[in-house]
Amino acid sequence: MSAGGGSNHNASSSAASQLLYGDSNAGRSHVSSGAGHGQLHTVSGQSAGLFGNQSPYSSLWASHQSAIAAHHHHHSSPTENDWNSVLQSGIQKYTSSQSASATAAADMNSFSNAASRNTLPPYWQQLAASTGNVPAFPGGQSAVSAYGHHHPSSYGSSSGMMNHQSPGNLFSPVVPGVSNGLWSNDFGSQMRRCGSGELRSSRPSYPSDVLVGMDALDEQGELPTSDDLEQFAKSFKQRRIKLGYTQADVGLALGTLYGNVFSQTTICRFEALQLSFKNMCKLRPLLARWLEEADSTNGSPANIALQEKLAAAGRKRKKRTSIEITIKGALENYFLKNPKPSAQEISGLAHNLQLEKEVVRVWFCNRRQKEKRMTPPNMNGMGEMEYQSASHSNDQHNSDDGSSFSDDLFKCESSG
DNA sequence: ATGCATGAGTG
DNA sequence: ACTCATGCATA
Repeated sequence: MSAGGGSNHNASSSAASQLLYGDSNAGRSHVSSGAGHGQLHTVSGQSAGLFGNQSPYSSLWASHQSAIAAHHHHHSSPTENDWNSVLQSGIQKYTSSQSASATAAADMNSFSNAASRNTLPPYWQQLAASTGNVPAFPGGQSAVSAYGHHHPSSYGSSSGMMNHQSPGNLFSPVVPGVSNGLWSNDFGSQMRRCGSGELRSSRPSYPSDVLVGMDALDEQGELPTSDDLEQFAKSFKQRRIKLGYTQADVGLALGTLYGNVFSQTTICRFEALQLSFKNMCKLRPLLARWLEEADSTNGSPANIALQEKLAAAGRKRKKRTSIEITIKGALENYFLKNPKPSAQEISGLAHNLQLEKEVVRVWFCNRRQKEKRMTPPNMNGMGEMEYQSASHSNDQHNSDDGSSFSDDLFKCESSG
């Protein structure tokens, strides 16, 4: 690291944002089960129009759609599991067995005519079209020096860690204690990891030796196609498991290899293609390299350097708010009509839903982000998917009783 | 596996 | 105040 600069910035401000919280939400939020999810809603017309591209993705969407439908049918008291089960099964089918794609496809056929499916990855296409280049990966630059604890040479395998399910995350000093206004767990003691900033700002003509070293991969100037990524992710996961590594292991290994540690979450999302196209592109080379290393180093076990948690400033992370399913439904409905509510609208919504404004704001941010993700595609090839209805205006298919309560929310009194 | 969250970068 | 990459915490 030295060639190509390395903008290293520090994260150490935002006390302001913390003030926004205070405490609240303590009372009403309780842990609910499952995970509400729903990638309903098609891509907005404009963006879809830019790339009249067909996308191989859709099966999951169908699942989502059905989930939504189910939701509307018995909105009386839909548990998150109701939603999730449908979605989950869809994902499960996809991730666990290819052959199941047929089933998934079948599932979706019942909805395909609903015409709300659309070409999914407009963002991808957009990126591909505009960038036309693979974003350079940050290599082990700034991040490395930040916590120079790794030995690039001994990234090692984990013969001893074979076949163990990671009991959670390998680095997380969780302390579910405090809760009176202050957030618990120390989240400042995390080791330095790569952040979006490094990806964006560091534009070092990437070390050719690394890329060149990647035999099977030669996307020097080519942007991998979604199929490439999909295929890679698939085989990656397979080989990873074969080698006996957990997602968390890989995350750590990447740290020893490049100095950038990744969490189990990220690896998981990569394998499930739940990252943005750009992000997938950035990670692929790293994972490809790791795989290579893992394969070759297989026989000679070294040992994964255990990253130490640096002591740290007692930065606290806000306790995760658990939004009730009904509330979530309301947000979801609102999102369909307006995915980008103004501050005023957010305030109104927050008020009506009795949520903190910040929580609502974040929810929308996350919801939007989710929409841009690469949804696990279905191994097309089945046939159809020749449609691309980018229609859908501001109104959607929820005409049944399901939106009774949420309707009130739409008239949120703008009071800021 | 994923919901809610943080923070850098950007406008 | 938003986007994007990323992850803790939890289902």
